Amino acid sequence: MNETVEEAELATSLVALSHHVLQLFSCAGRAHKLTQQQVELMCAVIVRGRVRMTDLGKLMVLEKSSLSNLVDRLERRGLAVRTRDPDDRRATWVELTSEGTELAMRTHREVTARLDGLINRLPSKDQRRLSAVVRTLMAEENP
Amino acid sequence: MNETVEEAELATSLVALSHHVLQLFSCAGRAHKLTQQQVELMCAVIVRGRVRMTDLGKLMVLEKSSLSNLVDRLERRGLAVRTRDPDDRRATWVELTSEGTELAMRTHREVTARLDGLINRLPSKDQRRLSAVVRTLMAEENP
DNA sequence: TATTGTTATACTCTATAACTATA
DNA sequence: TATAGTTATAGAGTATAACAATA
Repeated sequence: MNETVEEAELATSLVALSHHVLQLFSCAGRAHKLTQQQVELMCAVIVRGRVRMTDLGKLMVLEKSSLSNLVDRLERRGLAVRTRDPDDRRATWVELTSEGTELAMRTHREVTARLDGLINRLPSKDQRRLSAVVRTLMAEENP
Repeated sequence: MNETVEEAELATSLVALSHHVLQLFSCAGRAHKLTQQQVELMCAVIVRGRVRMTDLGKLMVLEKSSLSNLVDRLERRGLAVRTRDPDDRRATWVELTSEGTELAMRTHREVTARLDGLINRLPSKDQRRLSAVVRTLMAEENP
């Protein structure tokens, strides 16, 4: 009974935290006229160097057409480019232009800075615990 | 140095967890042809009974026009209604119709069930710890 | 004048279905 | 035939600016 109440409370605050975390991407992008989705895509690409459309779609849980549109808009703004894979000519790699890379790095830094600001409210012992707990929660999610 | 690596890893997995949590709203809605935003709005309203537009906008971090559109679509589907506040005739309350309430309760149950499924991967000791930690992270966010 | 909401407008985001090109 | 992407279409989500009504 008391268990249930705690469970519900944890659920509620987890949702609030999730919103807060993803809101950071919106905020970081706003100054550069980037949407949350654009920031997320660019961050996803920059930490990987280049990504294939299919993999990026799975990563971001998007239909291929949705992703295609997203990449279109970034390409039109000169922030990303597509290149054909010479070994499998069906496949397309997405990477950032130098302008896109610079913008992505700045935005990525802003996001992680705010995220670290959040994380650093916790003593490092709790940080390690949280890290382990979150890993447990996400384990076997993508088997 | 090692601290930084752990911090970055925690940041990354927090973002992944956030996506996963909010994705639950999408999934729960899909079966009922509801979008993530619609599910979130309905859940926000149902746990409060009725909410004023302004408050709902702050809650969901949305411009008033965006919220107005969102409510429009739910109203058009017969899931929500607006009522004028007789004491302050500028203000509008949003509440769910009986059909909306039923759908919201079902969807809310689905979301919380999946969320509980996630949470229950943790021993209850860790659940209590996580609960405390998340509260710390979110404290003083809305002072 | 300030607050509450809606409307008009212009994008962005998203999915489904149909398509092209390659394997 | 199956896979990787794009295009066409339609609708949903969002913000800015201008507006109406009320306080």
